[in-house]
Order: sequence, then C-alpha cells, then structure tokens
Amino acid sequence: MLPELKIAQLRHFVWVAELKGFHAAAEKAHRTQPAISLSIKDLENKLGESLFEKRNAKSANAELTPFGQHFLPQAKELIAHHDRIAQDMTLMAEHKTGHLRLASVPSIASRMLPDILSRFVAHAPDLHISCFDDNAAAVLDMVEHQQVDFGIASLLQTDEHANKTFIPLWHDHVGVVCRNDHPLANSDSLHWATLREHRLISNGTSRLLEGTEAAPLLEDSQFYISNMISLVAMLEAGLGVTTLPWFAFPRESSTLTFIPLTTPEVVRRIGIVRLSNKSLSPAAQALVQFILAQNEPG
Amino acid sequence: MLPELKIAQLRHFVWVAELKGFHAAAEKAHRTQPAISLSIKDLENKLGESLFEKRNAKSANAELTPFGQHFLPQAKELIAHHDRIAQDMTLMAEHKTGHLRLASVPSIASRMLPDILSRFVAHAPDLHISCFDDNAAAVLDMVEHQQVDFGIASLLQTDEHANKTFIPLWHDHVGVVCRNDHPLANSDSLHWATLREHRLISNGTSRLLEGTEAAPLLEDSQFYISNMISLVAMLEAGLGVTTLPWFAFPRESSTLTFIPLTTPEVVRRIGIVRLSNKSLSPAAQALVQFILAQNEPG
DNA sequence: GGCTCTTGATAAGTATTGCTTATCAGGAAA
DNA sequence: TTTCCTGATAAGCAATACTTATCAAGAGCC
Repeated sequence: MLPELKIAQLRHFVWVAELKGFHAAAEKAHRTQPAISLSIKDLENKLGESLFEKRNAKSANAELTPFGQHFLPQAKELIAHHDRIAQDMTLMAEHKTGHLRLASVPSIASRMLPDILSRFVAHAPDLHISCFDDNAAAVLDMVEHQQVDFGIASLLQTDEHANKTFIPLWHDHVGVVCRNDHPLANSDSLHWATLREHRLISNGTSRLLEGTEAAPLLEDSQFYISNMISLVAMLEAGLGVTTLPWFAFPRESSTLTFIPLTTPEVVRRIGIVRLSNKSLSPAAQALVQFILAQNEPG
Repeated sequence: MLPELKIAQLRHFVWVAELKGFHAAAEKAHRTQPAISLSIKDLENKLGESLFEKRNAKSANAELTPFGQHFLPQAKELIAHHDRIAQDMTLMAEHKTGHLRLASVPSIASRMLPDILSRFVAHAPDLHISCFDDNAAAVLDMVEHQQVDFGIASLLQTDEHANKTFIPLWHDHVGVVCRNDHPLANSDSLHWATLREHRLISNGTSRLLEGTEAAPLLEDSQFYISNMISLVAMLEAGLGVTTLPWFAFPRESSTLTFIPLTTPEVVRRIGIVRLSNKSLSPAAQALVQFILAQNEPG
C-alpha cells in the first residue's frame, strides 16, 4: 500500500536538490549520472508526482517542483533520523556507548577492578558503568536474576549453577593472617594442624575450608566476624588469627602478616560468571574480553 | 561508512521480535521464512551484533539480545517516521492535503468559485485553500511572482505574457448596464453609437473596449468609478449607464438591467493563467483539472 | 547561422541483491 | 524413538541497481 522509500534514494534526491544538478549529485554518491536519473525517476513514480521541473526542456539547473520543495525538508529529516540511529547502533555495537552493570566480590572489586575499569573506559568515554560489590552468593544471585550483565565471583556448589558459565581468571590461595609479632608471623608456610594451637577467628571466607581436611578448624573457632573492618581491628588488637584468601588480605595494613597455608592448599577460583543462554550486551562483551586479555599475559 | 538500514529490513526485525518467531514474521511480511532469516542476518552483519539469542540451540521462541532490546524501539520509531512521511507525500500527491493558493478576478471569484470550490473540497477535507480576488492585472502579477499557484483572469496584451500559459474557460460578453426605467432598458441589443446619446460611466472593465470600434466611448466618458459597490450605487441612482462584462453584472440587483452590446461584440476571454515553466502543486493541478472538467460538459 | 559544451534522458548489458524451493539440524512433546 | 516444531543453509532464479555508450536539446561562443 504505502511506498517503500529507500534511504539511498532519498539521499540522491536531497543531493540533486541541494547541489542543483544530477551530475554533481552522482559524484557525491559515487555513482554515475544515469544511476541518479533512474533513482529519482523511481522515487517520483513511487510518490506519484514529479520532484523536479521538466528536465528535457531547458538546460537550467535542476529545479524543484512545489511538491519537491515540500518533500525536501521531510526527506532530510528522515535521513538524519536514520543516520542518528545507525550511528547510535554502531557505537553501541563497538561498545563505545551504552550502560554496563556488573557485580563483584569485594576483594576483586577493590583490588583489581579500579585499575581494569579505569583503563577500559579510557577508550569508551560515553559508556556508563555500574558496579555492585557483595559476597559471592549475592553476586551469583544478581547474575541469576539478570540484575547485572555479568558477575565476578567464585562458583560455590557448582551443581546448582548449571545455567551459568564460569570463566576462571584468578587463583586465590587461602592463607593465615596474624599480627607481625605473633609466634606464627615468621613462618614461610603453615600446616592446618598448627593453627589448632591458636585462637582462630572465622569470617565470611572461612567456608572455603569446608570440605577440606582443615574443616575441623571451623568448629574450633570461637569468634565469627563477618565485617572486614571489624575483623582487621580484632587481628590488629592481637585477639587471634584468621584465614583469608590472598586477594582479601588488607595489604595496606603494616601490622598484619599473611602466611600461605600449604596443607591443605585451599584455592578460591575467582572468575566471570554469566548466564549461559543469554548474550552479553556489546559493552559487557567488550569488558569481558578486556579482562581476559589483561589476565592472559599476566 | 555508516550502514544503510533498509526500512523493509527493520520491519522484518520488528515483526520477528514482536511476533516472537521467524515463521510468524514471514507470514506477516508475505515472504517465506528463509527470506526473513537472511534479512535479519544481513541486518545483524550491518550492525555488527546479534539481535536475537542463538537460535540453533533451543527451540524456544525467538528472544532478543540486550542489544536487540535496545534497538527495537529505535527501529519502530524510524519505521513510524518513514510511514508518516510516505503517507503524507502520498496524500499530497493525491491532493488530499496541502495548501493551495489562487487569485481570481472578482466576477469569477464571486460568481463561479464558491460553487466550484465547495464541490472540490468535498473530497479533500484536509486541503487548505487561499483565494485572492483582484483585477486582472493584479492577478497576472501574482501569478508572475509566484504568490499564487495559478490565476483566473483574462490575458491582456498577450505579447507580454510569453512565459504564461492561458487556458480559456469562459467567454464573457460585454453589455450595457442601466436602470430598469432607463430609455435603453427595453432594448434587446445595442449598437455602440446609441450610447453616445447617454451619460456613460466608465469602470475598471472599460478598457476591454480599447482597440474596438467602440473605443471613442471611453473618451466621451465623464465619470470613472473603479469600485464596484460605488458603481452600482451610481447606476441605481440613475446617474448614467456603464458597460460591464456579463459575469460582472450584479444579478442580485432588481433595479438594473443588462443589455448585450452587439456592435461591436466585445468578448472577454477568462481562463486559467499559470507560469509555463513551473509545475503546479498536486492540489493545484487537481483543482485545474476539476475546473476544466466542470466546464467541458457545460 | 553553425559549433561546442553543457545539461539530463535513454538503451542495453551486467552485477548485485532479494527471494524462492528444497533440505537440514536441533530441541520438545508424544 | 518418532514426530513436530523451531530456524539455518544451499542452490537457483528473478527483480533491482548500476554500468557504459549514446542521444537530444538548450546556452554560450565565434
């Protein structure tokens, strides 16, 4: 019913009108002059009216009919609209624009992401990023409910997350943290049994020991501190020792020491978690690629 | 540089997204399913991103990627914009809409146009019409300067209007107008010489006698009244007689009589005047055709 | 006047695009 | 498993867009 106006065709029309000539328009369109003639003719047929004055009669420059004059601004508007969208989509596909949401466990969020993100946004100034940090379970939950494009966490109970894809990135070894003047502080490595002799403060990451031979330690533990700030304060006060993954160890503290736990060697595998059956937005996809590229050489 | 998004292609995309399936979209587009597949694939290539989730994997209904979700409303907007313009142009080409300006000599404007225009606009309710009435010279001037789409007038000094096209429509005979009780009032026809015995009031239409054998009458004339209302008042007061074309004769006056002038027979040819080298707008073109059609049978 | 340069239109052939039919692969439901 | 959906893919055909070559007609020039 309605004619289908092709963008290229409209562009030809506008060029002929504005450059006042078929030859000039042809050059601009990187086409030959007959192509433009035919294109305009086809457009006129579709609309059912001439756009330019009879052109076989006089050699004066191509001139619009009243109808053509009315059509010109409309055509220009539609072309502009098209170009705006095409540009927008291209930018978005090249992840130069858009909105990206991710969730991460705090250790990575504070230790790795600031550097990664600042370098990533350097070549995408119009990209908006929202980053949520929370514990691994909450991160997985946000991924599950599509509140974020992807998450950075370790995968707990892998069987429950069949619908998620996990890309391991960092191996985070669990160690023991104590005050510099603690008897254990000068050890190079530790056996879990050694810890039984010291007061152990457990924390949110302690469940990493579950299922390892060091599990009995958890039951020995008298204190449980979920908050990291409080935990550090306890340790600095010499209340006891705790286990932490290396990434979660507060390096900025000058009074605490990290000693690797070698028996058992408990490793938290942190990586990118996303839904298997959902595509990432171009921006998210780009960030994942970026993170992977960062980690490959290192 | 920028990809050229074809309207048909966007339409396919929107249909697949909204009908949640390639088959359904194909049916709506009156195409086969592979055609839609290829169309979408091409669009995805142009944009550089997938619009739908991987479709070979699961048979669930076609589902948009985040990118596709962002693109959908934009595509719909662009399609709507296109359709609006296409519709607008089609209506305008069919002269259902637009703005039409014409100028006419007062006799036709008051005698013929009210009926013609009211019937013409009956099938074009959204058409705006502006009508200017003035004397023939002014009408020709407005045509000349493209202040109107076309004019209705008689062509004076044809040599000066080589750039105009004249389509004769009405033959308007000049006659003598006097009061019912005037000595001439009962004549069936008149010879110009008879008028010399009466007081003649000349008017704007009197120059029609120029170049005829009745020309000496103009010099005899003591009064010149340009305004029609005043002229009628003078005549009704019995001040004298005048010459007028039949169309300019005020039929509604019950006290005045029109007597045809037979020697010489002066005829004013009234018709449509337009610039030869300019196209008419669709609406103007339609009105001209309409007027011509009205006059052909009559 | 005739010559040349411009304008855009036109014809015929080719290249590209879009569409078709026929077929295939994979998941869901029987 | 078999069947019935989904959409993807291949090969061939048809419509469209573009090319080169040529033409007609007005303007400027001698």
